[in-house]
Amino acid sequence: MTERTRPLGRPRSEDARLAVLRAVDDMLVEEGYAAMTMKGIAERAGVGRQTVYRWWSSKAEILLEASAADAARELTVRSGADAESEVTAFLVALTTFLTRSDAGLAYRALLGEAQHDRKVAELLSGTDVLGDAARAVIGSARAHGALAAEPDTDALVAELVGPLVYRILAEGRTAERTELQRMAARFLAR
Amino acid sequence: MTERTRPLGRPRSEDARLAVLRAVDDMLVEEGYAAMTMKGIAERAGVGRQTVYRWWSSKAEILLEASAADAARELTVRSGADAESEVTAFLVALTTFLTRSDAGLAYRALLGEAQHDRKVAELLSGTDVLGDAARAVIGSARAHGALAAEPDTDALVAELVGPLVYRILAEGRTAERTELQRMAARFLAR
Amino acid sequence: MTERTRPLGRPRSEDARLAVLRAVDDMLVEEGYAAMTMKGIAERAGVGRQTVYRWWSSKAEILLEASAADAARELTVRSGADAESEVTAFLVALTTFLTRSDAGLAYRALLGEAQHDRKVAELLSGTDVLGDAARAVIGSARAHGALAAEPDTDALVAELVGPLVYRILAEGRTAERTELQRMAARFLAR
Amino acid sequence: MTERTRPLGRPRSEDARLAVLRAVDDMLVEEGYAAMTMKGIAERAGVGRQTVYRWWSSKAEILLEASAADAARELTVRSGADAESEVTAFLVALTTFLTRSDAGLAYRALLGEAQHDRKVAELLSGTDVLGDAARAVIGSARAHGALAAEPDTDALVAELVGPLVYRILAEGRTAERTELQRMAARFLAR
DNA sequence: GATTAATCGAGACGGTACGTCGCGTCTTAGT
DNA sequence: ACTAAGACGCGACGTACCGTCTCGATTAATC
Repeated sequence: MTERTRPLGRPRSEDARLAVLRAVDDMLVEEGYAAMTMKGIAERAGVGRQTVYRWWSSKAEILLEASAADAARELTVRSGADAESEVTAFLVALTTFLTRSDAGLAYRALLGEAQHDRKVAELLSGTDVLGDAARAVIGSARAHGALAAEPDTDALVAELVGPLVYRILAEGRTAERTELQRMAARFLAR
Repeated sequence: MTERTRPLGRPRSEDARLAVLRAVDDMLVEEGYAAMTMKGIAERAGVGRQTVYRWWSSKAEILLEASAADAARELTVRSGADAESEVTAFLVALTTFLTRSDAGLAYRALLGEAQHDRKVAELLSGTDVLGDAARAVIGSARAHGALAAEPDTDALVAELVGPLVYRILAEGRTAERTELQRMAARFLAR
Repeated sequence: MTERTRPLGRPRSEDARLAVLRAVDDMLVEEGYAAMTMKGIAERAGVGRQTVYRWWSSKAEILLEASAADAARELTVRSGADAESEVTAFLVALTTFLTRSDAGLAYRALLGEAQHDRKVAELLSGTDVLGDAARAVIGSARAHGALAAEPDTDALVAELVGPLVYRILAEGRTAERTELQRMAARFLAR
Repeated sequence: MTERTRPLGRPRSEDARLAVLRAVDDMLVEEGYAAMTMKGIAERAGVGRQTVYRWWSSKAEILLEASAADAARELTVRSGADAESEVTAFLVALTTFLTRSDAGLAYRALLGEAQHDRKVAELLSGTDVLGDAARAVIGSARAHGALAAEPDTDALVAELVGPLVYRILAEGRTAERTELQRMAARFLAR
């Protein structure tokens, strides 16, 4: 009988876990990533600091857990009539995500932190929300008969997502719907 | 007599300024952006802390001044025989810059910080090293007769630079020369 | 049948009790009173923390229980030929107790804690190891015909014990045997 | 020219020093030694924590500095008509000091802490308020022609001070004036 | 034999002080 | 007016211990 026995001692409090995730979510929007501190999170969540440190090693880790599911959901696009409308819908969703969504704010903060913190970079390398969403759209486009010429999906992901991400994250600009439509058309025209 | 008279008192010490810039350069490589502190910079430079605060308001500002010139130089590409070789050379330079250069490390740190720090974002919006370099290459390509179909230079910049930047910064990968060549070819094939 | 019935439920574990007392004894010597913590005691004794808190309310209480018997034993003096040799023997025992014995170390720690902790002061007021031992010696001296002039035993206790205790606890000095002999002689010369 | 030059940098703030000493004085009386924390002291004094740690290494050290002068003053006895009245006055002062004075409260806390903290013990060994005061009284008694028989001043100090200190600190009792008079008489009767 | 009740070890819980570090400001003397 | 030095008030860091709480498991007495 390999019955998995419950670990000894008082079990982890689900209440505390949710309170922390919720606090991080709220604080990111209200105060921003830089102003968020482990101490502040614990106090806001009504939780001991040790409890936070026991289960997460950094605010980045909490933020990732708090926003990953939302991010994936917000980047999922309903299947459409044709490849171009689907790709356009994805680019619209991506723009909204990066410029208006709370989860997108978290993603930007984490991606930013990853540029000068090895730990965060490794943490992020475990998940690839943008890439996963992009791959889904590319797969759907292929099912519609598009993109037959290019077999390298990774390259396609970068070409689909890269220009828009660069525009928003590095140039600080955004994009109109018509621009996104043109971008989608160009992407499929290969 | 509108000659602007020199301000009173002891003039700013060029020695101190250079010592600070040098210290920031070295510390970024040796210790990383996060471990770099204003206090540490001052001590390393053998300079009073007030002197640092008097001339720069944050480590991001110092870092920008310390690395901007290097960045521009490293991203400048010699004119080549044809558009494709020039674009390829630029992508190679960009890859080296982002993955191996000290100035590139500074750029990544600053771009990262800009994602969760409004001040840094504004600071960076004043300069656009990647964009400027890309525009130069695009102009040269046009002089070679390429890219006639697309008049929107900003869109071209994002399409040239975005995929590679995304690949390196968000996916943490790099790119081989052959891959960069294909990327250049695809970019010009419109 | 007024036989007091055993309380319901699992009875107190004698093993646990002894393990805690033993742990406190050892830790006092090895790490000192200040470094001793309730958490540490429980771990050292291999006992749950709740078990410790269930039976004792502070480390002072445990320490008192762990050392009281030893202290009384160490301060008991064999009856001797005359009053002076008995008193001297007591002063020697007291010196050894305060400067070398583990139980004496516990006594000093408790007496010290009592100076700034009301609870510990009350705890200690219940027992008077030094006083009891001194009273026994004084009684014996009286039986030998000494100290007839002074009927106030409490005053005698303080005069017998006080100077030596002060010397050791407040001045941090100790006392040679010849000094103790002189002290005993002076004490009896009244 | 051995002109002693002032140390570099901003000089120590006398305001901060006094605020800390004052805070410790007040807190000892209001909250007690055990409840006093370095954090609390800093906050009460309106001073940064680092500033406290910069100049004192423990609350015991601050307390000593804050109370030493008061203690010495309170234990100083005006010269009287004869030795007995002087010694009695000293014992009264000592009783008041140990049972009612703020400085005495500090002395008891420090002496207590010294029993289980080596650092505090060493700290206290540098000063000997009780001993110094006792020595002064004994000197004065000798000037009055008393105590000629006993040349060992240290022993006299212990015999003068020890019984009363023991009575108050270890037995938690106090002493009436008549009792102190008898004690003084006995002390001088040798 | 099953139930009940109090114990046991283990360990997570909300708190809070620890001593350190960096922040950005200030106050010196010296250039 | 500038410089280096360094103390200032402030507050977050990650750790340790506080005393309490919730687990499953154990151990007697009672039903």
